[in-house]
Amino acid sequence: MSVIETADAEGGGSLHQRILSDISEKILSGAWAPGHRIPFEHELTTEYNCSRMTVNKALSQLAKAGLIERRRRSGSFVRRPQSQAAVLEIHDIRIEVEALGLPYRYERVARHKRRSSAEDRSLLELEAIGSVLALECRHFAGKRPFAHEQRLINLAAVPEAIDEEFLAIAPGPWLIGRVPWSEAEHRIRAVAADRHIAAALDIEAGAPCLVVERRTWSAEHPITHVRFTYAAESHTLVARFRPSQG
Amino acid sequence: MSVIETADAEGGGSLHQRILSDISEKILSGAWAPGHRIPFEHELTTEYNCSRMTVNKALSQLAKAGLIERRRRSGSFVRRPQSQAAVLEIHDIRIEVEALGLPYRYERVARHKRRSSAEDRSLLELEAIGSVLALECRHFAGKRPFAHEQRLINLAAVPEAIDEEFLAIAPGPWLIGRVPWSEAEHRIRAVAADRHIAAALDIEAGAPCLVVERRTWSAEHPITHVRFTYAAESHTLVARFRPSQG
DNA sequence: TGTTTCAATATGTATATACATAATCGCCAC
DNA sequence: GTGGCGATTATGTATATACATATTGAAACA
Repeated sequence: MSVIETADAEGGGSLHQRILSDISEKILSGAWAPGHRIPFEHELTTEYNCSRMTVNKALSQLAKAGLIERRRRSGSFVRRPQSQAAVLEIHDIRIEVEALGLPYRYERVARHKRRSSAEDRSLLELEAIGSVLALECRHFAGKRPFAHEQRLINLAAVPEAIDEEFLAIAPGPWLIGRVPWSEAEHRIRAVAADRHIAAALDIEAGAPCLVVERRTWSAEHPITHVRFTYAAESHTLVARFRPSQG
Repeated sequence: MSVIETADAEGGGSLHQRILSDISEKILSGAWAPGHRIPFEHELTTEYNCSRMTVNKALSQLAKAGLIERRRRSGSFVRRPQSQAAVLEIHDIRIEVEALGLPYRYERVARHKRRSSAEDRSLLELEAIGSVLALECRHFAGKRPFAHEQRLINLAAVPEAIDEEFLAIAPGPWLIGRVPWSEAEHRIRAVAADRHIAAALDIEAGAPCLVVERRTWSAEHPITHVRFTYAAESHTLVARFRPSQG
């Protein structure tokens, strides 16, 4: 196979990108099954008429993406797919509502500063007692409540939050960009609406709801814990998986 | 700052790895805020006493990971975190059950081969009418039903599935490794258990359940559609986000 | 026959160099 | 001023080269 014949692959113009997408195409289409030894670097060097560094750049990226495994002296081999990992995109609620073509409205229900309770510290995974800001908000899609938000902000980590009333801006967009965050953990589960949630979302008590909880850290410091509750009909999380992608 | 002083970073031995983790540490700790211009390649070159290629390798990876943005003639800048993307790990159910320390048991409830109905084709996103294998299974954790599985397998893509009874092995593990898959889409939502699901999971009708649906393609061909239903108490999905990681 | 040693091999990392490309700055003419 | 133009600059890509490192296979040896 010559360079010209593979020039229709969608790699981003540069040669190592094309080598990368050529090979990943072969793997993902099944032409090269798991365990198959892909050509040596020096073979690809002659196939693509380029230097070994260029081939190496492509193969190193494939290895980092987990599509192939490289063994010294033996060559590079197609790995079998193992973990069903998917990229879950969790957007700002305003974006999600507007994607539905509905007008978005935000409402702050409550805002309290308090010394962290035992439950607060457990939710934030906070060691020491300190001040937290507790917020309760609602997000509307058209006239209907779309999501209910319960949030704790660690004031030791984000002291400037105390000056914000969160009447006009939701805490999510306020925090993003203002606080660098290095780690987040999401928990997703189904619950039955309790009376408080049912009233806030205008649904029956006991109705199924999707709960997304997110904990965020920045350099080991807990920043915020937020619980979004969606009525069952109103929301579906979508996660896509596409291996490699260079 | 000299090379020696930064040698305590945890980068994987090689120099470009250390440069990469040094810089990402600065960004994630907040020392370099979003918008900050990180040193030019030639500056890092003298700081680490290495060639520009080595620095470039590190910076290119940071750019691909989305931590920095590179602009010709201007330099490289710390990007502000934007999409709250998270890596959602969806494991085999056996693994999840065993992680709970409970004995795992699998049960095939039903298996039918049929010509695809309109609903089947919609679920599989199948164009043409063809044969599908419809499976219904239960996964147990100890004595309690843990998850209910409804699966369609596109027999045009996986003809050998017709020879498998799926009495001893669950369709998930059977498919993995046998069929190369290039793309998957997950949908996660909360529903109320209907009578059928309630009976299968031994819960009350109307109780909240977490539903995870997965559609899988291999090189444009639909492979399978599966719907897992979990009783609300029994399951929480966990997704972690950690930017970069080299 | 079993073990040690050594050379061959493929990948891993780094260098110096070269040229392409895009964006910006400043100069100059108008 | 201001509009265009070329020089400058930082990144983007590729090359040839070099040496390190892990692993395998075969030769040499006990």
